[in-house]
Amino acid sequence: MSIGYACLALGLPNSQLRSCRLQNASPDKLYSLIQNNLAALESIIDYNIDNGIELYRISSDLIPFGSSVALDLPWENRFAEDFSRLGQKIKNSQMRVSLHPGQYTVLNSPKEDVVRRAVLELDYHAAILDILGLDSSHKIILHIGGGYGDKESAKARFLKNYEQLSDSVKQRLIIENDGSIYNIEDVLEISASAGIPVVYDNLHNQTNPSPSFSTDAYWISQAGKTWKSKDGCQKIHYSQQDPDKSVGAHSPTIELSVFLDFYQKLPDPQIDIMLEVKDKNVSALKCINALSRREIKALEKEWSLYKYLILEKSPQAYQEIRNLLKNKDDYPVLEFYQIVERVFDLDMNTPYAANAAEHVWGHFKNQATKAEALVYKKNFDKFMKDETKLPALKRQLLRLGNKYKDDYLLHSYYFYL
DNA sequence: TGACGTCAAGATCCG
DNA sequence: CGGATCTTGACGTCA
Repeated sequence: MSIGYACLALGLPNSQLRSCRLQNASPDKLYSLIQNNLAALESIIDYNIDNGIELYRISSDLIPFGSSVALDLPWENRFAEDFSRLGQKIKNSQMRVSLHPGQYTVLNSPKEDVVRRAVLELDYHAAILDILGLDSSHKIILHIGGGYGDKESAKARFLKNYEQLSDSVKQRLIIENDGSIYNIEDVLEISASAGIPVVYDNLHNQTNPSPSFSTDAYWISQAGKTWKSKDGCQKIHYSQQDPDKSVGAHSPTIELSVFLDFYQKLPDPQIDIMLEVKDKNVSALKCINALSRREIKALEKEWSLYKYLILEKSPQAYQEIRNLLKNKDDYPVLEFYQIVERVFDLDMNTPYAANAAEHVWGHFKNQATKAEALVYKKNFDKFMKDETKLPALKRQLLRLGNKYKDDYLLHSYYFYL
């Protein structure tokens, strides 16, 4: 059983993917972007290994315009060593990676050209996994596509186009129920015709339930039957609705108690769970820590990342957590994250936020230049008088963190959540 | 024709 | 000039 996150890692320096506009996508530009992005991916892989995260979705933007402009570039040769090293790290650490072309990759379109480009997009995704040297348990997740007012013929078109895909794509492709057109029963039906493993997405099933309503556990066990041994263990997508946004929007973080309730009802506790959530790795670590009996060290590490954020919202909660972590033989994981979640719902409090900013500033005040101290003081006073917003103050602090290479601060969630 | 979703690039504004 | 903030892009479908 692994829990993972998609694409980005919050609070991880040097992990940013870069891209460019189509009109600027010269070979030199693309090569330099790819080089940057492979280094970013390596940072993320290393981070995952360090944190015991064994499930991860690689961003489709790894190679900018990978299925169009970059098709003519021999990036696989040029960066073969990097890919080989990355693939080794993934394999050595038992990590399982995936890729997920977005909603604009439509294999079942009636338009020939759209299908042609979908195939190229899938080939590009498979090429990444191929050159990483990863087997068919590392998957490519795809939605079925459009409905076109006639779902039955659209399903047939999906199957017909699927048959024309390369073996490399076929052995990795898995299909997912979507939030508006193809419900889990539709997807299971397509799977039955073509033998494609099914990824069940709980939130999509909420917004687009199948006509014969059933529980998550039931659909997960049905989807589980579509996985063969060469596919690796069954994988699902899990997300929660953002209460403040439109239907289907992913929540800012995973509410732990709701997740644990879901987890307990799983037919098989061994399945892999890909979280789809705004705070990415942050929620993945939360859920991993909650499900595994780790040492209190794991919570102390989390605390070092959360502390200024907690201090900013509630000095009381800050003390509460300090007390909670005093007993080194204890592992109060649920209590810890429940305090964190409760604090996140609190509104901004200017004196508290100012106090936290002062603590962060304390990291630099002995090394900052006079000019930097002056700017900080000015920003701080403006913030106290409500003339500037908190993010502006934090941005200056983050700049200082970068300049003075304060690793402790640079990883802190204070700047990223 | 705009909304959808995603993220960074690019453009523009400000001191 | 650097930094902050706003707009655009790239994709296909659907209302």
